[in-house]
Parts: sequence; structure tokens; C-alpha cells
Amino acid sequence: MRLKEGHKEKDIIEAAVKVFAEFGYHNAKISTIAKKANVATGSVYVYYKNKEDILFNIFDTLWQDLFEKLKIVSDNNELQPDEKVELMVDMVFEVFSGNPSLAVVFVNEQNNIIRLGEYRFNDYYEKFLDFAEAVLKEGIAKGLFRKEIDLNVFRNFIFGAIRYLLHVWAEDPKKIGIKKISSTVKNLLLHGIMKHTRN
Amino acid sequence: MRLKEGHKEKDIIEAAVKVFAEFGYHNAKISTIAKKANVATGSVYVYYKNKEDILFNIFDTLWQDLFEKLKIVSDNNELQPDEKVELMVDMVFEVFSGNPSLAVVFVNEQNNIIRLGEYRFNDYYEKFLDFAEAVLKEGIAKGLFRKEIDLNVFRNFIFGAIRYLLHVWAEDPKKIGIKKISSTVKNLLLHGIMKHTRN
DNA sequence: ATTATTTTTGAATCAATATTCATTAAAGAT
DNA sequence: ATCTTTAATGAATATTGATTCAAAAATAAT
Repeated sequence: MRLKEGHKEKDIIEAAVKVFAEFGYHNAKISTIAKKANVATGSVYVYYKNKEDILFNIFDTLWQDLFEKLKIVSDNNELQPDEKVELMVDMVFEVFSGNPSLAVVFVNEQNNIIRLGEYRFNDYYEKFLDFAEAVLKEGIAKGLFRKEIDLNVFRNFIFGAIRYLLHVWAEDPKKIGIKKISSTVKNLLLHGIMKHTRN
Repeated sequence: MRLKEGHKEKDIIEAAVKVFAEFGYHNAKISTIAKKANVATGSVYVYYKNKEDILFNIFDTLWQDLFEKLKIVSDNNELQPDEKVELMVDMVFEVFSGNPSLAVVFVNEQNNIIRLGEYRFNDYYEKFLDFAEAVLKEGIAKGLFRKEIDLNVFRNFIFGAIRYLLHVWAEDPKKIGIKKISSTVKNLLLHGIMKHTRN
């Protein structure tokens, strides 16, 4: 018997994240990924069924990570809804903060993933938005948030805004600090841009 | 002499928008576009240099349209900054309201376009964000908007949120009305989600 | 009606690259 | 040391689809 040597499986995924981020899924060559992972082209197929399987793997891991962390915030009954919103925003940025390439892939390939027809990703994604919606609902129930906000629009609004800022940040992490981004997002989300003269 | 018959040029673009929206740029076949435009495959190359030229054309037209309309709002000195924000949001949704496929392409292929290395699109895009930034600045100068908001984060925040909602709407236009979306966006943007207890 | 010019056509070409697979290498078992 | 089993390799294969181009069709001019 011979054991698999090293961390090829992980090496390949990590290389793939970088290559997908740089070239985009469709322009990323398996041979480039293999080279970056210090592995032969054929070896990629020992560990993954095909190219899309690699992408799916990246997203699976990512979503699972996001959920796990989101759930901790969501389930914490000590927190007020507005604090939850803040922590959730922080959390998302935190997940990506060490890995800009992953953020780029997450944002850019979302639609590919859905088009490839793997329904589990729709589910992940729905579940994720449900968290956002639940917090808003809780805030409204507690009389803390304004009830005129449409829940469905809200959850996509926040998702879209964050997703995009993640992308902007990831394309050039030195340009704007992730701290500055997340604090502005939280601020905008809770209070909007206007000075408040009304109740 | 023989004249070009019909509106092949336009037919091809319109078919391409639909096909790109359905399959994504990379999975869209020229032959499919040709078929949908009632034209032979080769004819596509009479009117457009190649596949990316078609995509560029779509974006060129779109950005020009967006600018033109944005400028009218931006230049109107009768309007208060908050009114401008509202009108700008309306305007963007309006541009796409008759053509969901166009919205899908706009959102999904943005990164492709940038990766294809055509710098004019970066310029379009920067200029577009500058409008948003200018309005915020004006509002702050007039004491209407809060000055803590980071301009750079703001402009990407709003762009990302709208872009994404456009996408959600376009994927299933019957699901949420575009009116409901834009009014919620305006509301969220100006006032945030919290009831206001502070100044 | 014939000719000249331009458009349209779609099958053939060509390039790119994902995937396969026969071969080689390594590790453990005997 | 030899054998067995699994891992790793990368050149060869196969597919896909963008692009080309020689031929056909349409129109206008003569």
C-alpha cells in the first residue's frame, strides 16, 4: 500500500481559489491550477471529479463556515437586534479578511454556480438570507426597527451591498481598510445617510 | 448594389442580450445568438468583430444611456440632495425596467468585461460612482446628510445594493415589483432600519 | 437581361483545453 | 528482495465552439 503524500487535496483547492480569482472560472486552466499546486495535471482528477467539482467544493466549505459563525450570533439571546446586525456584518467581513481571493471567487462565481444547476447552493443562500430577515423581524417586533421596511427587499439589499464591498476590498485590500468598510456599512444600515429630524 | 436588409445589427444585439442572460457570456454560443436573431452564424461576424465585441457594444450603449439620464438629475439645481438620491435610484431601476435580461447581463458580466481589459469600462464606471459621491458631498455640505459617512464606501455600498436588487428582480420580475424595491431602497438609504431616537 | 457590387450563408477549419489512461513511481506487506 | 497495491504523472485524445471564407443570393445600375 501507498499513502497519499502531503496535502495535495488542500493544495489544489487553495491554488484553485487563487487561479479562479485571477482569471475567472472559465478562463482558469486545470493545468495552471495544477502547476500552482505543485502537482501534475492528472492528479487534479484523482482528487476532484472535474473542474466544476472544484468550484463546488470551494463554495461548500465557504457556506458552511459562514453558517456556523452566523448561527452563533443569531442564537445569542443576550444581544439586541441592532447589535446582532453589527456583529453579523463584522462576521462576514471577518471570514474573508484573511483571504481576498476567496472573496473575489465568492462574488464573481456566484452566478456560475447557480447556473451549473446545483440546487444545494440555492438552499445555502436562502438560509443565509433568512438569518438577515429574522434579525430584522426581531427588531421590528421589539419596536427597535421601522416596520415600513420590506423584509424581502431588505435582505437582498444588505446582501448585495456587502457582497459588492467585499469585492471592492478584495480587488485591492490596501486601498480601503476592511475595518473602515464594515463600520461604515453598519452605520449606513442602521441610520441611513440623513441627519434625523423626525422621531 | 445591395442594401443591408432589415435590422440585423440590432436583432443580433437583442438576441445576444437574451442569450447572455440565459447562459452567461462563456456558455453562450454564437450559433445560438444567430438562430435567435434569425440570421446565419457568419452574419454575426459581418456586424461584429467577435464575441467580446458584442458584449462591449451592449455595455457601451447601456452606460451611455445611464449617464445621460443621471446627468439630467445631477445637474438639476432645483432639487435637494435627498430628492436627487431618490430620483437617481428611480432612474436606474427605470432604465432596466423594460428589459430584465439586460439587467442580468449588466450584473453578471461586469467582471468579465473588466477582465477582458477594456479600460473604457472602468472609466464609465468610475464616472458613474462619482455622481453618487457628488450628491452625498452636496448633502453633507448643505447640512442635510451626516458627515461621518465615508464617501468611498458609500458609493460602492449603494452601487452594490442596487446592482444586486436589480439582479434579484430581473431573475423573476413578477416576484417583487420594481416599485416596491426602489421605494424600499430609497427609504433604507436615507433613513436606515432603526427608529430614530437621536438628533 | 446582364453585370457589378454587396450581403448573406453555413459548412469547414482551427485552436483551446478538459479529461482520460497507459505508464511509472512509491510504499508497505510478505 | 520481491510483490502488490495505490498514487502520481503528463502526453495523447476528444470535444467544443469561435472564427473564416468560398460560394450563393439579392439588389441596383446599365
